[in-house]
Amino acid sequence: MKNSLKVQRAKQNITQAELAARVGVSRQTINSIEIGKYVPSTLLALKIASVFGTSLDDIFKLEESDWH
Amino acid sequence: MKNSLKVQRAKQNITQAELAARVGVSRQTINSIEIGKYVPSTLLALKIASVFGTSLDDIFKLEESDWH
DNA sequence: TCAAAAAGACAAGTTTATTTTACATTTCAT
DNA sequence: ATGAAATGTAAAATAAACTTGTCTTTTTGA
Repeated sequence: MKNSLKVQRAKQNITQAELAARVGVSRQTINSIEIGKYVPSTLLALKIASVFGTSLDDIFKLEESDWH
Repeated sequence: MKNSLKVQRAKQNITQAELAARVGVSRQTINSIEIGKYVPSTLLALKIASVFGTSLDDIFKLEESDWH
């Protein structure tokens, strides 16, 4: 599973802390997701997509290995 | 958070068991998601969307209350 | 240029929610 | 009416999300 959080943030000039505040989680949670430490819950992922004004599918993408 | 799993299944004439098998979880997991007992992980949600050939956003939708 | 502020990374622990296992009920064709 | 297929429920186990705390790196503005 890969995500384009960092790119999206860059596009919109939003810091990790700011994004975290807007979706109601800790700053470190956003950071951990960004570096691929874990995948956010569907709820959080949808909120993030909503903040960016895009779709979840646009930010989070399955990889071949996710099916193994 | 609401989802249209049941409708999607009906459209494609797929049973809970069949969908479960295709995404690699138990039948009850699909059932529980369908009746809104809980929201699947992003990974599973993406797999389900993939099986239905649609987007996650099309199946799972945030509700106003999810932001509280 | 340098100190303070902001952002990024990491580890450990807690909590929460997902998922499974096992059992019960319903639906439906015959 | 009956057996098989499909669906529903609940408790318990497990896994993963998320937080807190700390440290490092980068940015910035005076």
